[in-house]
Amino acid sequence: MENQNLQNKRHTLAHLLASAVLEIYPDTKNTIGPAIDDGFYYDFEFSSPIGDKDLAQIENKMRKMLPKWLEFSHEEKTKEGSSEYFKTNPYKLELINEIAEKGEKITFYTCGDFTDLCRGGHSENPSKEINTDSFKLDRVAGAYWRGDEKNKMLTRIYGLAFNTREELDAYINQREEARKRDHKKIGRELGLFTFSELVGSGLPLWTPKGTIMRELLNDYVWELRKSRGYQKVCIPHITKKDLYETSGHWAKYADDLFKIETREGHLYAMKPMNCPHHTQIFACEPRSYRDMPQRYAETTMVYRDEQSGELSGLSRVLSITQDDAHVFCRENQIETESLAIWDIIEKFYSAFGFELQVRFSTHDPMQREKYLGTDEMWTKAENALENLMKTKGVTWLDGTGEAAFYGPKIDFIAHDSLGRVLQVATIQLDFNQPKNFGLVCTNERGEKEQVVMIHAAIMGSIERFMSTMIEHTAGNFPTWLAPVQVSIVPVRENHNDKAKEIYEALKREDVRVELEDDNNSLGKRINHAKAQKVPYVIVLGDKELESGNLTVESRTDKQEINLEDFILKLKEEIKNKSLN
RNA sequence: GCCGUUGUAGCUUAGUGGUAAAGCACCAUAUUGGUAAUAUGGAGAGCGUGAGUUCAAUCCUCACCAACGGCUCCA
Repeated sequence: MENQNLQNKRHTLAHLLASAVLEIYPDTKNTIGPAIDDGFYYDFEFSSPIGDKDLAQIENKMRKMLPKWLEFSHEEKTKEGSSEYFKTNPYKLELINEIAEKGEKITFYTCGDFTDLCRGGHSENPSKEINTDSFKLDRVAGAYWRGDEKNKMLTRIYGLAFNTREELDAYINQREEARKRDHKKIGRELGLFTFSELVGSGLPLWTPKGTIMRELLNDYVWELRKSRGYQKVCIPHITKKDLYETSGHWAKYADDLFKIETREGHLYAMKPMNCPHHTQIFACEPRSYRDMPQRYAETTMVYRDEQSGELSGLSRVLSITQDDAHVFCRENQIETESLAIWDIIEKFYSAFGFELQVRFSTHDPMQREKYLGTDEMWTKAENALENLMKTKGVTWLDGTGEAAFYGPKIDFIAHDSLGRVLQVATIQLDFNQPKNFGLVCTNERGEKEQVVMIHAAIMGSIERFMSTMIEHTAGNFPTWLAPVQVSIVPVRENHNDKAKEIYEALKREDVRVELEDDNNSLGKRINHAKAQKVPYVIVLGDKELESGNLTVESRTDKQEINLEDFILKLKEEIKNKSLN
């Protein structure tokens, strides 16, 4: 109930915001304004644009008005009465009509001098309950009326609101802290990837260090897949448009494809996904039920012409490296194969201490035209996935309308440092593409039997996985993944030879090691290694030469250990993919 | 794509209508240092790009590009 109380305050503040805005800008049309997780917002149509610098004035107005907000009164109105009240506000009129059509009550709430069409849920006495310094207008953003991009774009004002000033400050601080973990910042500091304005936005370029990590991650996924009977395949990055006409992608995503016209005038496209290509490998020879399932894996880049405003660091790019796999199987193999994929996902993410949420992404029956195939297919596929989740005993988030156009999905959700939702791993069940491509196997009775496709990605995309993993670890990668695993810092120049010896010894063991033997001071070189988040720093001086042991500093402790033991320990840690 | 904010050396930032300042990083010299950064010196940007206004623009105007926060989208 405490929480409800806070939600009421936030909702009340949305009203207060609208009231202040209307007072300062009388020709503004106010629309809707709910409470949200960290505060509230309200959407307006302004007669002339406003920006962040106008927020202070509005906020001051709100503070000035608040003491006069003693209590809310409410009143039920007729459709005619309420329409009359909002006759110059088309947004409110639209809402009123809808409420009336549904036969629900139309209620108006008033506090201070401000009356709004509203369902209720406010503070009893705003002036007493809300501290003037427990809220803050945060930023101006655009938002389409009713979330539909065909509608007019309104101006949304976001506010932060908590019970106390302290909680508000704590939240703002925490947000600042989260920004320090931003993968774009850490990626630059650790030298993992870069962007070039000449190459273009959404097209990350991977440095040697970043590339090491990409390959290690991919090797790990492959290791898990290989033991479960997957085979690698390889396809070109372009195709004739015919492939996508057959798969159904052309009809749905033609605008989002990078297209290429040949000198002879034929139309090709960069591949935006791999499934259609993979179907053609499956289809290249007749398949017996004895050969099923066929499991194809390929890590490869796909290219999507996303809208520029959607791009964001590594989490949303134009060139996406998918760790893709397609299992072609019979219906009675769906469960076993899907559970095997789920297994891989659990194993893989446990190497990072990740907790993923499960989302059941189903089709939206209200928008049937967005999806291929028959209702029977969808019911069958969705039931199969639901049973899978029940078998696993997980709770899932509702993802109605989040299905792919060819089938439902189980999506695995991570969050970025600011709490934004990112889909990473996915298991998708597809009856439609096998049908469109006529994919069959010959069954026990000699009949052609349509096969099923399971689409599976473990990281989803290496770019997106890296973004969330970097933010999760703040760049403190586990030893097996760290681009530099050990840094050796000789104390003085006359320790360089011995340092070099150890460096070579570690190199021979395939340890990724660096020697910090430049002309900088000892403190500076150690600092440099630590700033690069190297898991182990070896400091080598007279003390170590005498004792024959190494001083090894990890991120959390310091120990004396001899070289052989250290190598054993490292290898063990790398082999087990230990978290540290 | 739409709304808002931002764009000064590799990075982080200062600054002004009269052609730019600092720290870190880099290079050189000295220093051989036992753990949050040795000292001195040097080089490095014409201020995102283009056009316009002006005697004069990095600072004003417009367009474009890019980044960030939202909205929409995400096979």
